[in-house]
Amino acid sequence: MKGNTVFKRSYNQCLRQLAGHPIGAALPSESEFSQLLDVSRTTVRAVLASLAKAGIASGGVGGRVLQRHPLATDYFPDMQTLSAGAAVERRFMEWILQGDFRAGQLLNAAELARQFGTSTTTIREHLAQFQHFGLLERRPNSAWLYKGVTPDFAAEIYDVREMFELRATRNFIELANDSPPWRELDVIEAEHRALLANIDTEYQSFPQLDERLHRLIHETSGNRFIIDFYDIVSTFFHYTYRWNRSDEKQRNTIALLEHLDYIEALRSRDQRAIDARCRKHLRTARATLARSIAFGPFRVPSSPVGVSS
Amino acid sequence: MKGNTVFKRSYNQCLRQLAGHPIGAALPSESEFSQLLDVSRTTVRAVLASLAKAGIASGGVGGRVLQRHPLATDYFPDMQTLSAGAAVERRFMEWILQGDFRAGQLLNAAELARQFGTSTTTIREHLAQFQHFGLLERRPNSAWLYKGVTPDFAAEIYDVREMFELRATRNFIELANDSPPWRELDVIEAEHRALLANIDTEYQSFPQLDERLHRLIHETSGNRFIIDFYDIVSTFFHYTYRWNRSDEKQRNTIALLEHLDYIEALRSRDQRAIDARCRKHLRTARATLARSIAFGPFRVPSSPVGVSS
DNA sequence: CCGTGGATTTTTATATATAAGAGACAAAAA
DNA sequence: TTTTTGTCTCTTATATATAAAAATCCACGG
Repeated sequence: MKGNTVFKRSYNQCLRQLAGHPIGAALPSESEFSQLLDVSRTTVRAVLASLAKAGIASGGVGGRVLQRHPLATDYFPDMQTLSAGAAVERRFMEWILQGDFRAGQLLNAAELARQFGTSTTTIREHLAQFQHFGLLERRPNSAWLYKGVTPDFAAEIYDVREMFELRATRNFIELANDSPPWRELDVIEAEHRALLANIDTEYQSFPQLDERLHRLIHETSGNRFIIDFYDIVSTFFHYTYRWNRSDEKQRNTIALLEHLDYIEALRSRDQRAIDARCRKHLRTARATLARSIAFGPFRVPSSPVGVSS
Repeated sequence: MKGNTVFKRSYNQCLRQLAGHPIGAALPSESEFSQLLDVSRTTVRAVLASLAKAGIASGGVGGRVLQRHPLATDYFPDMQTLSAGAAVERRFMEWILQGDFRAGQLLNAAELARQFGTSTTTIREHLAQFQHFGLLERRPNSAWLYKGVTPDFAAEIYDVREMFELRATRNFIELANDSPPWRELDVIEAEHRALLANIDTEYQSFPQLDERLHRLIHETSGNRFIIDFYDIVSTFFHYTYRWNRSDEKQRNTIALLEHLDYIEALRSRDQRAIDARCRKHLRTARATLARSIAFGPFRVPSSPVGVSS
């Protein structure tokens, strides 16, 4: 009744660790594993027991030893390592992005539970998350209203994002050049330049860099509301990135250059320049999103599911 | 297994309606009641049946009639009209404000469920709300971290609030003088003046006026994130208002005057003046809160409950 | 004493169960 | 027809049940 996803995730993680050990090497103690995998010792013991049963590690007391290297088939499928709740969130976001729901549509928890193959408890608990995203509105004792990823949504999220990011830069430039955030900025800038040098082949790794830069800035605000909001932005973009991949290389190159300008402005500590560069970059990003929303991100609904309006 | 709080709330609401009818008057139809009370006809029917059983309305077909006026004892206690979830939220907030938790403390859902006398399902689902408030942090597969109503919390919430409110005023002053928000502002201003005239006896009704003014401004932003955030601010202040009632009359008078200045600035549509007045008012409010947090809002914990760190 | 591993107790995540409430349909009344 | 009410079905809110994971406790070997 609880799904053993923690076990499976830990097991896989453990296999990855072990792949690097030589056969016959002594394994870490249970508590060391527990720290390493960031799970309880209870789970570690379950993993080690399984490992022994699979003949990967010798079981028993006094000296656990690696017996053979893990094979690809030893791993659990990644799908099974997501908790029921996380799976609901992911599937829901995917349905949204595939256009399975229409703006204004009423969704009912019972039907979603059936369609997602989980219990209503899980649905209820995790759908609440999307309320916070501004994508759902709860009607007490009734269905949920899906508000849609509309141009309005994009405008509202970007308005707040811009306010927050500009505010965060004010804190950022107060910090000393050798403070951790500035160090991290150095690293990020270097990676930008490295990526730019290989943009033809590597352009797909831009989103991670984008996430790191903006998160760094938001986080130095030290304001939990700003940071929480960036989590929303980040998740949302993680999913929407796939919508429109036309001109991907070109768009990423432009964004990369805008980032470098933005970083340069930060270094200058000239608030006016920072505002200008930041705004410019966000305007570009906003336009890209708006374009995605305006035409094709949503496929024609394969079948109007989860409906009840 | 579901608590009939909707029924009880509707029943009470219905009694209040009926109090104004003359004996023998014909009652509205089921569907009319349904619209009036904003509940399903199913609930209305349950209420009407109860009403008949209590001898307040005649039952049966063709012409339901008021038979006697409801007495105070006919009403359900207000306490029972809160859904389990709403009750959890309220009680939790009260515990926080009474200092039953310490910042940094770990709360576990099982124990809270026992202490609040509800199921863990309800606790889990509604505690998530306070994550959004920035008061709790969820540790997957583990307890919740209570982050505390600290000076930091106050600073962060006010920073965002100021940003949002200033932004909202920019939309506000774009609207025509005869648009609904400005009409509402006229009404609110009039009520401010009325309150000011009777401040000696009526000062306790200031918080409602405060809520109306600020909500009006936030709502005209048309940005769901700004409006949602104001819900947080509003709930938080609703509870914290009770912390420190010293100088209440004086503080409310000052705030009232600040509001009038702020409204005047809005009418001038001079952004500079608006910013100044708004900031000034928020600074006062922030200082009041900071003072409450700094000393005694938290009583010495009567007993360290819900602990598990 | 320390860390290590075994066993036991609690707590969490999630499914299932069920009463209250919403909504749909049909018959009766107007 | 249009409205009102009776009946039935489906959904939501919430409690309970239970497997998985965490936390705690304990004994043992250094």
